Amino acid sequence: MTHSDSVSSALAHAEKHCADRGMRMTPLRRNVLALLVEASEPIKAYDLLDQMRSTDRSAKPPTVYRSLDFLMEVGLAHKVEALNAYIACAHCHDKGGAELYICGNCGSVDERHGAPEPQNAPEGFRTDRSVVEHYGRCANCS
Amino acid sequence: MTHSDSVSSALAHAEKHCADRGMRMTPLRRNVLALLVEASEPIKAYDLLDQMRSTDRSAKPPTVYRSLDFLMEVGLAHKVEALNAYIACAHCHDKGGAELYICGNCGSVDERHGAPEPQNAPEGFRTDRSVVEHYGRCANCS
DNA sequence: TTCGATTATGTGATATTATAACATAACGAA
DNA sequence: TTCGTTATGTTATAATATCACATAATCGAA
Repeated sequence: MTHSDSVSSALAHAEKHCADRGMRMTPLRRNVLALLVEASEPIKAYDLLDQMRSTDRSAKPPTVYRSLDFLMEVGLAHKVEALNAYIACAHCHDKGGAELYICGNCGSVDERHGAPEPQNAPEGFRTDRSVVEHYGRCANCS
Repeated sequence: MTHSDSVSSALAHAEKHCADRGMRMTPLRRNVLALLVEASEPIKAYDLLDQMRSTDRSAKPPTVYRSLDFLMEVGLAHKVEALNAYIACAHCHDKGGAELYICGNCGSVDERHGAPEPQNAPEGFRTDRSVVEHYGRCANCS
């Protein structure tokens, strides 16, 4: 699969994903998602903004943050909290926190799902959302 | 144990913890740690700064960030990544990522250690540091 | 089809979080 | 004491994110 194929298949998937939920996949949101998919590493909001500005001179911070918020809301993107950066969701699971393995050398992110519930949670704690990010070296960079 | 007892015992512990490592627990760092211990919730850097200013008019952002960096470096504090806030370490373990259970209602944080290695890590990935934060409702707030 | 409600985007300003750069001071070993 | 190192003071600015309000696009109901 070529690079641009993966972009268009991601966009096609997103289209359906949104339609199924009665959400609108607008050109702006498509554009942001495409940039996330093209990026091979987590990308910062203002770097996204710079890229957007090259084709859309009117792009401004709220433009990109709104699109990111939307994409995260519908599960098409994630924020990498400890990097203040964003990635396209690799699995398009609906919910259930992703577990991210982030290589500090090449920047690649391996996204896993379905981690077992933690065994040592406090009694009675009900978890709504988990942030799980592992930083280290991927197999290629070890 | 009264509140101020827990502060002084944390400070006493920190003193030894630093001394053991050849690090210096200065008045500034003691002050920041005391404020973290006193706070019953994760506290933001600029809120810490405001509190510091009430006793030290010369406090400025680098003042607080340097102290926080130091405390995190020696393992006496943690950053809550998804909140951009800081807490005193409740266990004073040397290393090994903490696992945080954060109540979105009352703000309490339950810090656990010794989570098992994840079972679904990518082949060959070597983890240096993990960020694990669970957001939800504690037993009291459910 | 037009109306009105809702959702999305445009735009300027500003809030929040964090670091850079360089000067001064305190400490600690020789 | 003196010198190298570590810590702090200080000014400025970078990086990240949101608010507030105006305009525009969309969609369903009448």
